[in-house]
Amino acid sequence: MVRKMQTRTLVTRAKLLQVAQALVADGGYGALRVDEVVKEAGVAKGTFFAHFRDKDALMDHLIGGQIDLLIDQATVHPAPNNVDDLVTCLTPLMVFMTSERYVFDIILRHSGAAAKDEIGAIAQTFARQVNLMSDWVAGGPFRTDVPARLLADGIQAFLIHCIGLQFCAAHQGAPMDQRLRHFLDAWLSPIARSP
Amino acid sequence: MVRKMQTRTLVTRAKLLQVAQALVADGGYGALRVDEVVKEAGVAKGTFFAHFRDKDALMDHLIGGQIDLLIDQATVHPAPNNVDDLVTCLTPLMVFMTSERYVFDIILRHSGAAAKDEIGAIAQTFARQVNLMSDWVAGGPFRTDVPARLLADGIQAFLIHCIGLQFCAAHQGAPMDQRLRHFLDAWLSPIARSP
DNA sequence: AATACAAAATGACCGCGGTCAATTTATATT
DNA sequence: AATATAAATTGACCGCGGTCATTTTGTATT
Repeated sequence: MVRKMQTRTLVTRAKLLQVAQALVADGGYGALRVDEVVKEAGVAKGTFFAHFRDKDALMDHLIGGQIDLLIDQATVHPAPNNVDDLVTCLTPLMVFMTSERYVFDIILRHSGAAAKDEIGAIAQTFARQVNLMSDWVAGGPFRTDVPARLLADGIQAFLIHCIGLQFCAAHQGAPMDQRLRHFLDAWLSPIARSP
Repeated sequence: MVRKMQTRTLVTRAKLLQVAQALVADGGYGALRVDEVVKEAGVAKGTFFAHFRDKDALMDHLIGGQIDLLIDQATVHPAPNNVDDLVTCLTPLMVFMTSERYVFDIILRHSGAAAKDEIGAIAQTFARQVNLMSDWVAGGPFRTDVPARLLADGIQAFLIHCIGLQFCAAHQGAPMDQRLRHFLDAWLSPIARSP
């Protein structure tokens, strides 16, 4: 028999999320400890794992939510009509993704879900992001010889690549946004090349 | 005063690596346990961490060594003179990198070292790979309007992107090599585009 | 109101990576 | 050969994520 969800379930879950967000607010994502969350929330450890598959699932929720907010803002922006504008539109996302190495690791690990039924918040934001960028490149003065969707996928690949290089000692000559601009100039430019 | 390295240091390290490799051989990278390595090697746990900063450092060594072998083989290949050949040359690397999700995670985490003095085996293989691919694209019938080095960097970005998608339920329509070919066709083709 | 049962919560316990003060072993000095 | 000292090794211990048999709590049925 199926019983309806109890009120306390929602209350407990909300309490866990609220406490987790507060702990992240002062200390960052990397310093978050499950033990501390349950202590502050006043529940047992097992309860946490009844609400979240594992710690990563909580992180996926928190970080995914944050990315969603940033994409909301990007959606409001007018569509960029050159590479510079495009990079500007993506900057808030880049800033957040580079805020902590741990955050970037979580994002990488959750950017693609291994099973259809476990596609989480971050994976969904990646899909949103590609859709948005696909609209952008379709409307702007960019190359049209390949599908906008492929261009958008490529932008995402370059974005992740540049963020990764940001954490790399060997590549810290140029700032991240400038490096991204180089890639996007070469990737999106409609100017004819010499054969 | 600086004393020369003792023989037993090398012996212990060799034993640890040999045991680790044997354990990986049957069980894979993801199932490797430090406890098991030290037990089989007949040393204390602390000894392990006197030889490797952490478990990841051992993984970096093992996986980096494997990638080096694959790049050695790729170097012997004649340089590819079209995108299809290029993808073929990269296939062994892709196969290894997708052999275990854990392996890919380690590679991502070590592809760029956070500090110059801790650039590890995997980070070095990435540099090798870019150099090799840079030579390839410089010699082949590919676009020449951007530096070969940038093209090579881009190929690596697409490579990682496609491997990541491989572990993603939402994108398992097309096989990995075919998806990579789409990206590289659009990235490397010298054919003039309509403005 | 008493009973039955599923959902939720509990906390002792485990696995495993990593630490460090103490101990042993090798090498240089007298 | 005896002594001093640096290098190498040891293993008990810790932090922290995650598990699961047991208990508690809410809800539907009689």
